[in-house]
Amino acid sequence: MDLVAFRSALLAWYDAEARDLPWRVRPAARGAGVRPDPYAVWLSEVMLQQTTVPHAAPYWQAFLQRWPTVADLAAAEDAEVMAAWAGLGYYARARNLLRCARAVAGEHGGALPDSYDRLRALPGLGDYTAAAVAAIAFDRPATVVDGNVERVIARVFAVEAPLPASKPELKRLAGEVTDITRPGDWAQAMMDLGATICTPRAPKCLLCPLTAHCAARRGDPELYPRKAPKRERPRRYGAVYVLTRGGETALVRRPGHGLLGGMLGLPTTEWRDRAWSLDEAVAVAPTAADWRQAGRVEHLFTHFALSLLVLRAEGDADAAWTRDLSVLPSVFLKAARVGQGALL
DNA sequence: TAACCGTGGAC
DNA sequence: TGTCCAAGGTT
Repeated sequence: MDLVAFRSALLAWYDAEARDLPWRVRPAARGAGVRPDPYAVWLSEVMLQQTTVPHAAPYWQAFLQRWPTVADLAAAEDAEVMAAWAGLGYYARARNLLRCARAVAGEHGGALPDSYDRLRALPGLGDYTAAAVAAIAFDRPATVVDGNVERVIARVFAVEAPLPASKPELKRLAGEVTDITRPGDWAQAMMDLGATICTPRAPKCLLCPLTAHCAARRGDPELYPRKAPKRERPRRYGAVYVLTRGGETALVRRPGHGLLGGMLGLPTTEWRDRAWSLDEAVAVAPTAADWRQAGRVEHLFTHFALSLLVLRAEGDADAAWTRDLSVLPSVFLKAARVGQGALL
């Protein structure tokens, strides 16, 4: 491996081909001394965890507009932030985002720390995000390894060990090739390459600046990174209750941890491994009413599939009543629409 | 360590 | 319809 040629090839590609992302300071501007807002970088990195750019981008814009600084976010109400996160998924990120903002406001004078170690100690910043913020926001040397980097490195070195056991080896190799003269650009270049050229399927090797250095190209790059087989996804069953009072819908606040923790949701039964009959669901309904079956909703979570029986009734109960269903996680939004007869 | 934790788009 | 997967973190 010719490290000098490898590094200059990737950075030259990035200088020419860097994508225009809303939170990005492009390499030319960065070279001219422009520095990104660390708060904006941190927010983007958290939102992008296991989330695509098109999905995260509008949330990032909305958060920055509504809470322009860490102090603004730290002062926000929990319910407001959770509602603004609704639909983005992995809601522990939003809970940790608030915890982190309040820690920064209270213990760091309102400014994100600029070292990996202190960033890593904050809620919601793991190895990847702490390294990414250190590199991108502060241009600190750091080994930034996300799924893109793992794939690029696994291919360049034709790593035969399967993920996730190979993570330490991939990180070690990523650290060895990292260019520490332009940490922020290097991190983004590796990730951009993985996102646009060295893709999981049908990688565009003919356009890749690293082909001369890539061991996997002697065979089929798509075989890398090798992966351990996954567990199969079980199915669970529940019933949800769409109780309306005029144009309002009854919602409940979910417990502050676990699945959809801290979010508003529809009242629901336990989610078990056996289907619910209509009679069973009526028997445990949150309030006595003329419950009718409105339909069924299928939803896929990461580690199980959910089949929901949707019951609907008009009535009253002790609940949070709202007309704004955009505060709901997607699974409940789907059920609420079925319950209200908007069958689409 | 492995399980848990969302969502929507691509194929 | 099924499968994979995306700038992962926490427990």
